[in-house]
Amino acid sequence: MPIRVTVDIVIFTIQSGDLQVLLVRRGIEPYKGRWAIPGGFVLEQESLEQAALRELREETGVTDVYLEQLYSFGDPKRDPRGRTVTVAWFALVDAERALQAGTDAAEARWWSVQHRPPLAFDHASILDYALERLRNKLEYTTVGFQLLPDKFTLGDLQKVYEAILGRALDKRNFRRKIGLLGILKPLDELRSEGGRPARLHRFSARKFEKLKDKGILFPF
Amino acid sequence: MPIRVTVDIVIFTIQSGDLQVLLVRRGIEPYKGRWAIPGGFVLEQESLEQAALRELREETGVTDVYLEQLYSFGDPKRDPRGRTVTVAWFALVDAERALQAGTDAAEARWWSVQHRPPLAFDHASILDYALERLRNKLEYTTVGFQLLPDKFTLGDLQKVYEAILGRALDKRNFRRKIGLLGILKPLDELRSEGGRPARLHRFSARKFEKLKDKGILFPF
DNA sequence: CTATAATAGTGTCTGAAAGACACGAACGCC
DNA sequence: GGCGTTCGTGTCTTTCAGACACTATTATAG
Repeated sequence: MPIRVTVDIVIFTIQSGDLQVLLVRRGIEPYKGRWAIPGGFVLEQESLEQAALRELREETGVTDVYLEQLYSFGDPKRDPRGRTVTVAWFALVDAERALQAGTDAAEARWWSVQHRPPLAFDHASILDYALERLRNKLEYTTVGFQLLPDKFTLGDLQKVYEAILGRALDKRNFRRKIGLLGILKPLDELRSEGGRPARLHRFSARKFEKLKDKGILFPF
Repeated sequence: MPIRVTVDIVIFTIQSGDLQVLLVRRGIEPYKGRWAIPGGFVLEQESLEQAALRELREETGVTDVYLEQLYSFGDPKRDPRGRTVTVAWFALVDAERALQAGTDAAEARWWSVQHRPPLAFDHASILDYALERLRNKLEYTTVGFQLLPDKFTLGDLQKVYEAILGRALDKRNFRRKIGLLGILKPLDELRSEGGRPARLHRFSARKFEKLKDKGILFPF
């Protein structure tokens, strides 16, 4: 049963309030010239997660990001060259690191998930599935914070949620819910952007762990 | 990269208020004599889901059940014979069909998830993961109904929830929530079991679809 | 220097859902 | 006919979610 195993990684980021995904242009057949989700073969001596991390590093230069296994796709005809099973993952990188990712040697660039090009193989299904998972996870986990740099304003955070959910949120209700979680540490630092300066905050992993220990999950 | 791909299926049922899992005893090395989650190799021309359904049928004779992909496990050392990646699934069968499953040729039997034996390979991790997923899904989907036969009483349904969640639920609150969903059709049929007879109900897939169309999920 | 445009930050009310809680009803069995 | 067993039902209180509008602080343009 010579089945080849690959990993594909759907990498999301947020750029100026728009949810984007990193795609690479294929240089070889099949689907030459088509855009595809970055990925590659699993090596003999590495775990699936190690393979995903390696591909992520190789294709984007990015490391130390949120990474989560998504689903495995194994339709016998999904690759015309022969039987492959792919273990799909999704990754979240913040806007600062995202810049470095898009500028690598290989032809890779960020695409708005709204206006993405046609994709190779069954990658459209994989991307759709990743989007669905991201939206769901947003509501009961802290994945939203993974898309922001270390310090951010509450407005930044709200824009992340709005970009992923694709709808506007009420500012006061949003801030109340965030506040109730008690996992943000306000900093003595402001940032100015053409209006009243906004206070910067930092995600407090310490407080978050305490909540998890108590079995409290996220009420978004 | 000769990686072999398998599927393993964690099959749950409920027997007299106890959550049980189907295990098979291994007849060959490695782990000969140890209990394991049923599974097998993915064939050249079948999808992952078809492989899972085939194994389910071969090992338990059971068909037409709830089946959902769980996670893929691919640690390089998970099988001492060589590199394998397994795509794990979980399945739910109702008590009536479960009886037929346990009595097949191969040495297979139901084990309480509370008192399970040591398992082969990394199957303990897989089972734990399946349990976690099942508990989570119970709270916002209708998987609980999959563990019951066509007709059931509200008491039966509550026992399913209690067995999976591992704690007692308030009868009145439980029934109110079920009632609000409006997805059960009360039948003109009672069942007697040593007390006041209980009304039988049937899961109404029609009403359920209407709710899904409206984007209403399950508030458990 | 004053006016204006832009973004930040803040509290109340109302409706819905969740959890705690106790008793009468219908049957089988002795 | 009494007792044991399971079925079936309603209220109150608390918590959470959503709708809703104004003042505060800065930069910039006139």
